[in-house]
Amino acid sequence: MYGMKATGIRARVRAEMTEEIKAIARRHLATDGANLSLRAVARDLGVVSSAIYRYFASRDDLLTALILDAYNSLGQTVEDRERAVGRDDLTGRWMAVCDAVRGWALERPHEYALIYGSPVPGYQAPADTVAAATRAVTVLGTIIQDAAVARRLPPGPPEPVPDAVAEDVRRAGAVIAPDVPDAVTARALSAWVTLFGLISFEVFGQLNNVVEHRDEFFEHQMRAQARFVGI
Amino acid sequence: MYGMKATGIRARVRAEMTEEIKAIARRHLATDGANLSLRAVARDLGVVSSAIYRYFASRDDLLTALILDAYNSLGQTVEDRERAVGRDDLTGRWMAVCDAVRGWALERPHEYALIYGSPVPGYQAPADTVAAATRAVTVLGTIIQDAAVARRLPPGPPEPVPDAVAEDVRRAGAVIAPDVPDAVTARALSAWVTLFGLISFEVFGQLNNVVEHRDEFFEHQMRAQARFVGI
DNA sequence: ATCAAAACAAGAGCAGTGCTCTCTCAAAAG
DNA sequence: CTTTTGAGAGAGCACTGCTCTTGTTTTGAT
Repeated sequence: MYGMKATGIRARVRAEMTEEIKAIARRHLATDGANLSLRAVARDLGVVSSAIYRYFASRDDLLTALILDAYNSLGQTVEDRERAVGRDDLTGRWMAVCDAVRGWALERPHEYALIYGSPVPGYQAPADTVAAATRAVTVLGTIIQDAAVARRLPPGPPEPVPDAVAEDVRRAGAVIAPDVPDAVTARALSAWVTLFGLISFEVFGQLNNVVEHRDEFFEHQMRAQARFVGI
Repeated sequence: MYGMKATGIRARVRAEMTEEIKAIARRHLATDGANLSLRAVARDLGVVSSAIYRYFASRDDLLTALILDAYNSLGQTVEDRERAVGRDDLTGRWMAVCDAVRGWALERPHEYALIYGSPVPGYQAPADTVAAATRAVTVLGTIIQDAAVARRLPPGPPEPVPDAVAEDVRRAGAVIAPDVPDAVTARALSAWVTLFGLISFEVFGQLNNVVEHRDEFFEHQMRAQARFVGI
């Protein structure tokens, strides 16, 4: 049928409008912080405030969309940066992941705060966000899985992991890292926590007047984590 | 002089009023989250909103006072709980610190978010907060210092620490842990970051649907950190 | 081509917010 | 006893998220 479009023109301008609102909201987020004003966004867009509600049911809905985008942006960045490293360079791959996360966070501290800072009061993460949130940590999972199948994890009897912990750890690694010993998976999760703990400390100002050489400190600590995990 | 008081009665009721405002604000924080309403606090106090400004110059000032109190409350709790453990039980002391921080955070997640979550937009930490914020980590410093003077840190040549990192690490440990090798201090800082990273993940919901056995997971990871540091 | 339905934006309005200013009154200080 | 000081009340300003109504435009089927 002539003129038949997979997505009507109306749907397309709607998508563009939605994207523009999010872009302006992100800019406001970068300058004004977390207390995002819908009315200010509407003003910047040259539209009356109530018009925004055609695209987002509430301010929290807008924030949720930004959160989803942020998770995907971070995940994409991490995936890309890690893919650029030779598959055999396990430590290099881990360091690339660390660097990617930190770089992403330092470039957009407010978006980082949106996803890894205090959650907004009444906010409950919808199902789609958990998939997006998983992308980054999945990359770490493939690294330790690759290390396991290549038999490059340190030998020796693994330290014991309590049953309750082993259960959680196995579920976490079941799909992406099934050949990794529980103790190593547990350590990898610990390294993951340390990565985000350190970045949060840096972004949220907890390192002020304590650590001056941020780059070197971060690299040293994350390299130590690589050794701790065994990659 | 008869009736002379060290602090006038007027100053005392003012202090009581200030404390009551903070108490109500804390209650509101616990229920409504971070967007604290001055007017709501005033209503609960049975007073008109402008009256609050006799005690706090702005909403941010109130929040700053709550932040200071939170740091001191956490510091006090950690100090008390760690003091209750035998001096020779280094691992026990570390675990007591971890448990104290986590327990404190889980009991008042919003106050935790106030000091370790995303900072409020225009907020700059005043000098008094840094002193209060130091109390908790100082306890960890004394633990590794005690380990060092008792020669209970693992022997062997310490791993090399880059100069830039060593500079930061030495400054951090200069006063409280001067006898600890740089590599160990660096690892202790890493453990500290991991402690707060894990608690933040738990309080902020990042562990949902991932870790079910929270207590066991936390204990296992923190015990691993103790071994990592060497205590 | 016509026409009803749907989508859209505008505007007014409501309840709430942080904060300022003025006014009044009671209590402390001299 | 007078004067100064501090505290609370109240009105008001500019702002917020959100709702509802009112015209206007676009769409899709007749």
